[in-house]
Amino acid sequence: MATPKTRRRGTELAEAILRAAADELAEAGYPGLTMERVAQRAGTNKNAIYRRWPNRAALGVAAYRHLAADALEPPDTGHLREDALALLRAINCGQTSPAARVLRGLLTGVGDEPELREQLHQQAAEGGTKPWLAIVERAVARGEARPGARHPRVATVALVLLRNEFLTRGLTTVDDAVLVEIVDEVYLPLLGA
Amino acid sequence: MATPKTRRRGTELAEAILRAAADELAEAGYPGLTMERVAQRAGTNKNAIYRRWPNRAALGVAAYRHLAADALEPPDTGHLREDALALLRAINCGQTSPAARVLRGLLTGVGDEPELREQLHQQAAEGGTKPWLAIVERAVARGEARPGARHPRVATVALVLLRNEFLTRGLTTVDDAVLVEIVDEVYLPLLGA
DNA sequence: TCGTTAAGGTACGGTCCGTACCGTACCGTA
DNA sequence: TACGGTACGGTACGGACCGTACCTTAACGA
Repeated sequence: MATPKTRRRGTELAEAILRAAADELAEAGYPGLTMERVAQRAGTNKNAIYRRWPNRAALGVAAYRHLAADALEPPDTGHLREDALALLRAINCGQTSPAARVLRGLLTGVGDEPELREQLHQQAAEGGTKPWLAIVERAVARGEARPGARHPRVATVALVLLRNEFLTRGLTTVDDAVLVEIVDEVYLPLLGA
Repeated sequence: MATPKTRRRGTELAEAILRAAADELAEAGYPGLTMERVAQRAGTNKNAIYRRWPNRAALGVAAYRHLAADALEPPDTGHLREDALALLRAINCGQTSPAARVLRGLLTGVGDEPELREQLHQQAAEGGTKPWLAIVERAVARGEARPGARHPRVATVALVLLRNEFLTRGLTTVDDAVLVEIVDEVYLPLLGA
């Protein structure tokens, strides 16, 4: 990838840059995302990057979109407790794990640019809430959860607690006992109330 | 403060540096915390800083301790709902507000140094959980909350939800309706279950 | 009084962001 | 096939900042 035979242009080059940036994000996090390294990895130079994104933060957000593109498939075990645990474990152990560190870095890196921040927030919210709403919907249908549990802020409480664990402790993986505690002490009592 | 008459030494100088760093943190956040600016503001130079703290992150954490030193006084209105709302509003509007942005910046800035991270986590946890445990304790005594609500992870759910709002949206102030929603949709149902 | 300690001053290497400039390959069009 | 515009590659640079080195100078203690 370092020295392509033919000179790439337009979309092809843009996607090569994004892929390189996403890889760098996954490896070194946002603080380690260097324009020169991305350019080198993509087999191009900084010019090609700055013609497409105004600064490092914008590139980071765009690359994060590539990194966290795969939405979680909501599990369906027939029990709310198992569904919730499965979702948490997927977020915890799965490939989404490095995304937490990246997200943490980006949240500070974007500074006070509202556009980028909005993109990030949508990315983090949209990709996160949907599967939770799905499992809660089924739980309500089974009579396992009260109808009010379909409120997004209620349905995603477990996700927020786990994310808080990521953000404040700075770990890339949380102990499984914490996940169980979140579900048994908070999530199930809240939804069943 | 820029050019003191007599040359300060030891503790006096150290505290001047910490105060300057805390001020810079409050004004420009962690990304804007520059060693040269801190030195200039404290009326000294970078040498005096690097003799006391090994790097910028360590100085940032130490200064944050100065910034967020004042713990919240738990309110006592006689009703759990009002107590919780008062706490949230104090965190939201009060002087603790810039601390959220600073904390967000520090959480990335400390990188992978476990010592600093532990200090930060203690600072954020200790200062935050105590008042919540206090108001929940009284609510349980009044029969407003179930005994299991005294679990720290349960008692601080509202705080975590608000912090999540700070961290992901990047705002320094959250709309009051969000606070009410957190309390009415999540916190009260959870504690009363 | 004098030596030790810690302060101030300054300069430097290194890294990285963002910009500028210029030569050059690709592409559509005639 | 010739041509001209557009976009890419290479490189160099200014500026900001971190962290370090070295020297001078003031404060303190014996």
